[in-house]
Amino acid sequence: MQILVVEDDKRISDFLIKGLEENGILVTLCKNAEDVLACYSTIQWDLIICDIMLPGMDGIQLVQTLRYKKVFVPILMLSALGSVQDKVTALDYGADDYITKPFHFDELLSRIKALTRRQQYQQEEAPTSIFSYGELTVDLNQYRVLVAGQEIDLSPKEFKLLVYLIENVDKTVTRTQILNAVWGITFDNHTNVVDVYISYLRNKIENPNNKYIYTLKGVGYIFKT
Amino acid sequence: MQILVVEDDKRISDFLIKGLEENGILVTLCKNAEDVLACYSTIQWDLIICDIMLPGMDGIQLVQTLRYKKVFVPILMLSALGSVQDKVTALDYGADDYITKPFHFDELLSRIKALTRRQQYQQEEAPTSIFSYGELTVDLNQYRVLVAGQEIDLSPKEFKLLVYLIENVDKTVTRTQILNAVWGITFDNHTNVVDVYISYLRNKIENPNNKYIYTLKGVGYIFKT
DNA sequence: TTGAATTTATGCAAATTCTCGTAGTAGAAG
DNA sequence: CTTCTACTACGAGAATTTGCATAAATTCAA
Repeated sequence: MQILVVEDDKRISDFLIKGLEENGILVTLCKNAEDVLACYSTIQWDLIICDIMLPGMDGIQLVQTLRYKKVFVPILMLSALGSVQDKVTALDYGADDYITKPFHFDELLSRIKALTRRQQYQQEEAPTSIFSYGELTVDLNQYRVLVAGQEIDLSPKEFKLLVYLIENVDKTVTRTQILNAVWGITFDNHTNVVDVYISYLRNKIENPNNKYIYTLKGVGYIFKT
Repeated sequence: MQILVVEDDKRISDFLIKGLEENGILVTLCKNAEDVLACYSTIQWDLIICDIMLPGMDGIQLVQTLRYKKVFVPILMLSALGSVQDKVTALDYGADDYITKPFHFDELLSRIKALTRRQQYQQEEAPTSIFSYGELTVDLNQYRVLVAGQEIDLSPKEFKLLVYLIENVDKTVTRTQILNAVWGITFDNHTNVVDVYISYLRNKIENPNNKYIYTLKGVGYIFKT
């Protein structure tokens, strides 16, 4: 496992590097956001641990920039600020988790585990990056969707939802599972975003002769082949 | 697995209950510490998930009291506050773990797994997801039921009831057991829903030559092979 | 600002759940 | 065998929930 640590405070980075390496993790260190942007394309990390307070471009801006550049590695934010607002902002901008300093190293490890588990799972489950069924073709790497040979435009959320359904072909997935997997952190289960996005997807990829997504009333949805 | 959730915020408790139940966990809800103390001796839980902020007695006091009363069930604290002090206090007073809101549901599940590892926690992908007997075939993953090769529609409750009966093939189950497992109702003997749903099921899956569900007068029902 | 993406709100039709009431049944007691 | 009683079956319909389309509101990047 290879992790990038973005941290300018030497005391903290030393602490992190020592702890992580003792757990068999390879660590790269960048002291500011600019360094990360200069080299992000050369190395494939499994996880990025990033302080929010950085000299120059701050951590949240960095996350935003990386996501914009289609870097989807899990990112764990690190901050001395414990306010919920920061947490929410960071998560909104594309971070996957958040931990406040100081913290138990055990907790950090368990969060790292949690964040990289899905990744590994996906790698095991989806060795092929192209999924095809009926008139539908989805290129998971290139972010492209073809319907009957015609390329169609999906918004990021629509794409993520489709990918999740495809990862669970022929298995029922509940709205809660979809919310967890596609929307991430939330306590709001009085929302119908899932329904709405299922509807968007259906409009874009289905037609009367080619249906993929079936509703199981009172349960959830299933992508059937 | 049976978990007690102590949480006064309905949105959060709804979210927790839904997510946990979808992972095959039985959930009891208490809205305050006092309710827990009133009934902790009657039910044996495998884990307690407890919010710190509660009306009246708070979560930390509750943990302290339970430990004083020699209740050693693992306790996972839940809080919006990210301060280290709270975390340390909670752990000092006898909690086993701590998670701050909001969180990834995956992380909660993995912590639950960690805390209950001693007990058997069999939530690994059910290897046999298809049950078949006589003309009846039930696919638990795809939520499909076939009778003599013909797919039939079951409502969620009907399906859940059927699954419960199948899980207890050749074993008598009482109405109370069914109520607990399928409806989650604990104290209500003034309803005949079970009878009604047994009737629905029989109409949908049985015919004069293929009977599966037998009534044991004064006792309950049994799915016989 | 605009326009696209996302989220929230709302209304309706259809499905589901559940209560009630009545009819029926099995088995014990006479 | 008949009667009685506790138990069971199930139709009818009310109450609730659900799925989904539509539209409005909000967010966010350019």
